[in-house]
Amino acid sequence: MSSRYNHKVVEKKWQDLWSKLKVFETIKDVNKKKYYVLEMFPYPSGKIHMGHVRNYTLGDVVARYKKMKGYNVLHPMGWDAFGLPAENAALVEKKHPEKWTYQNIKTMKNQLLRMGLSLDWKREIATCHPEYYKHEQKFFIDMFNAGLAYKKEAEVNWDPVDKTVLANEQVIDGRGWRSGAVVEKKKLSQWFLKISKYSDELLSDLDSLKNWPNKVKIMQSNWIGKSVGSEIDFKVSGQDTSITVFTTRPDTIFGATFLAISTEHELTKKILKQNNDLNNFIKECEGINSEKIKKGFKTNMYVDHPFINGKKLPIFVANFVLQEYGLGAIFGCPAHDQRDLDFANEYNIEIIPVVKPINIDEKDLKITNEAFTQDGIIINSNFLNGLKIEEAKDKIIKEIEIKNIGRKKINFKLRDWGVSRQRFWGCPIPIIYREDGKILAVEDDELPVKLPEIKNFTESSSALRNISEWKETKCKKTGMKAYRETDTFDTFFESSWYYFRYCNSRLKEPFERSDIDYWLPVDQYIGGIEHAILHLLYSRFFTKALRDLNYFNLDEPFKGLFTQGMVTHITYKNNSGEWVEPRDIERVGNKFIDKNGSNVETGKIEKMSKSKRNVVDPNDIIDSYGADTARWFMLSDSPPERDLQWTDTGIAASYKFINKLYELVEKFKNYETKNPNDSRTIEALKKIINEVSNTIEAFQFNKSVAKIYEFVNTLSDGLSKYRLSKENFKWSLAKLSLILQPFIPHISEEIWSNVGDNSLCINQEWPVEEIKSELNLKLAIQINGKTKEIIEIDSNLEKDGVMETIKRNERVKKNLLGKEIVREIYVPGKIVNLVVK
RNA sequence: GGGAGUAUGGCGGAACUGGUAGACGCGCCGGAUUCAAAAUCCGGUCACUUCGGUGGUGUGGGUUCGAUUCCCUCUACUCCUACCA
Repeated sequence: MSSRYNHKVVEKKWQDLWSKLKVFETIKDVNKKKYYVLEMFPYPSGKIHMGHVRNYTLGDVVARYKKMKGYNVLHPMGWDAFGLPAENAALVEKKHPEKWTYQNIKTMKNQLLRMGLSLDWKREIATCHPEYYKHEQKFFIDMFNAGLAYKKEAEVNWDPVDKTVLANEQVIDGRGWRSGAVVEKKKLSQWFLKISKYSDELLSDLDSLKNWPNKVKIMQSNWIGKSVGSEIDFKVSGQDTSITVFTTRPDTIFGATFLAISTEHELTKKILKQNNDLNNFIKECEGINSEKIKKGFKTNMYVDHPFINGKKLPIFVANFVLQEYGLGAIFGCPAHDQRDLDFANEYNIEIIPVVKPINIDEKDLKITNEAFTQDGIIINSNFLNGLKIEEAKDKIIKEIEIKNIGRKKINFKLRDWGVSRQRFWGCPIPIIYREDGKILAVEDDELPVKLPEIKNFTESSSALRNISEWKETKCKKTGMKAYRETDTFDTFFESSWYYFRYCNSRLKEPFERSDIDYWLPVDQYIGGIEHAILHLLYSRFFTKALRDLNYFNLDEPFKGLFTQGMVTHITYKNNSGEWVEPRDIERVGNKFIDKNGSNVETGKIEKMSKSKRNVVDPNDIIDSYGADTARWFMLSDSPPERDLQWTDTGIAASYKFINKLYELVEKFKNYETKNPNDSRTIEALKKIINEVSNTIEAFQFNKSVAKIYEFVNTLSDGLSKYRLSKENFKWSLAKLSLILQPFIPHISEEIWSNVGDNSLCINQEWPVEEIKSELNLKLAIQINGKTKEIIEIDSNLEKDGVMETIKRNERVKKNLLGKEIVREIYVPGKIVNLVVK
């Protein structure tokens, strides 16, 4: 594609000028209203991908728009720089992971600079820098002292090949994501943060997040998983002990016919000591999917039913009872729980219905293979009979509490956050273990605990536990020998507070309270939906924890959240079933061929990924078409929250548009038409300008793009059909450059420099146009709800006048021929509907 | 199993609180320009039609003067989550 517009020169020119004039460097100004725009910071993996381009383009539109609207905009960027890929790369290159990381940061920063983003680079951070992570070590110590961080044995996902713990999300179908080895469960002593303390607050505060997508709030709410029920103690028959269960259906207590405990329950452990059969049973269970096959081991123990004298329930050890949820013990009511029913049928356990559907007679109620779990009326339940489920729950809980055999109880699915990772490239956990067995926080003045310098990075140096000179230390106070904690933090630790650090990223302290008061919360946070739970929940927790540690007074970090869709691309497969990269594809008629000339089949449209080989490199696009073209395409067509399909024709269209804008400026330079006014065009343009504002406010940038096309089309028509005056042409171009500024800022400045003053376009005020009320209104005329005619009428006409005008219209007359008007509906400015018979 | 969402031309998608369905872009068709092509520019483009109209927003129904929009039914697809007692 040829063009006269040299994007390379023009884009570089404006980027340099913005930088030279420090246009995007922000200073706190309490007299100015602030706006904090933040996009999720990238992991420095090597180069940016289209997902980044989309994410940062969206954020840049908001940042530039808000700046022009007069806000003091904070729009920072940084690097989520700790993580496993750096270690893997370091092993290959035998260099410190730091080298690889900083190299990538350099490359990616250059790429971001070429996109022309309105970022304040003065605030840039890299989380692997000791001046960054020392603060989170301090936070951790504060949490430790406040009882918010603690250590306990926990089961982890252990990759036997990579010899490391994996996070849950790194285990795919039971195998390590990198090694492919079957992941083992292993008990390790781990550090935890007490996020569960905030379960209730994390849940209820979701309501206050009005500018969050509902979807994300529902996901978090499900994850937190609050359920209201009760605990009930069952006395073990003939013994002094009892087993406590958690249930959300205490109303079905009279239908209880067995009790089941998990394979890891304390009682199970006790029985295990004497019973080898149970041991065999547990081993047997390991290979079984308990969701499909329910297995149980009948112990010779029973519990007494708390409300039926003399009734005893057998105790089973069952594979479907989870130790992690509730108390690892349940009472089984087969009639009203599918799992219990499946289990009961397998082991011939009695089934007693205690809830009946409202419109079915008790006699006709049969439960065989399907449990009844809906609303109904209680039966077979002594003093609960005749009550509705909710009433029965209240009553039975009262009884339980009176008898002192249980209590109302709220349970959460949310578990405490395990933050220990057996990795090198992470933030060291600032703890020492003294030889006398004491676990101590590292003293403040010894922070940061830095990672060791390693010249030759090998497998053995890739874990801190192997580096004895680093590991061995002394307790400063007592002089006793000690060794350091060799685990590092989960990298979600760094991303849980980076948005605070941006307030003043070079400060000696983590931040200044007055800065937090001014800048936070983030007004608009933008990122992928994949962080809906983990990152966003951890950040919310961190904010609340730091608040309680008196760092500031803030409940929620992100006031507005926007989750963008993915960038997708069609996939191609050759005859051998291998994926083929788009750049190796050629189109011949309706068919596609690869480099070797063989046919290629098109497959599904999928998220751009290396494995599917359907990736388009932003670098190539910016080289050939420029940043404005890439940005414009990212914003066109698809609503930001939906997936965006990458197409070559789409990028070509964007390129065409950028060139058209340039040609418009060239045209202006030589434009000499002297015909004066065409108010019709100018009025139309003013209307469009306001519509662009509305669509930006609503985060519907695809519509902004459509409106801008309309602007240019209207302007072109104004020039060719109505011979717009040069002054009006100039006015139009100036306005155009303003509304283009958030989207494609380089060409916007270029236009402005030809028609505006000497200042920068980005420093102008966003245009707000006054619309003249139109003299003539378009009115649609419907007969029986079907539009027959559109006419223009004087906007001052009253209903009667309007009706008269309409009835004089030829088409309307024709349609009314031989009919009788039954009703006349008039919606001013919109329609007239004549109902006829 | 549970939860959330989506469905409009050949394609991506518009249509404000119910009021002109298909804006805008792509693609396609025709024309101009060109030795020719690319690029560019202009015009057309939901379907059927006897050129009067008629039908049309996944399916079937309902509310209404009027439904892409609200309510119910069904279907298809996407995403999340998963023994949570």
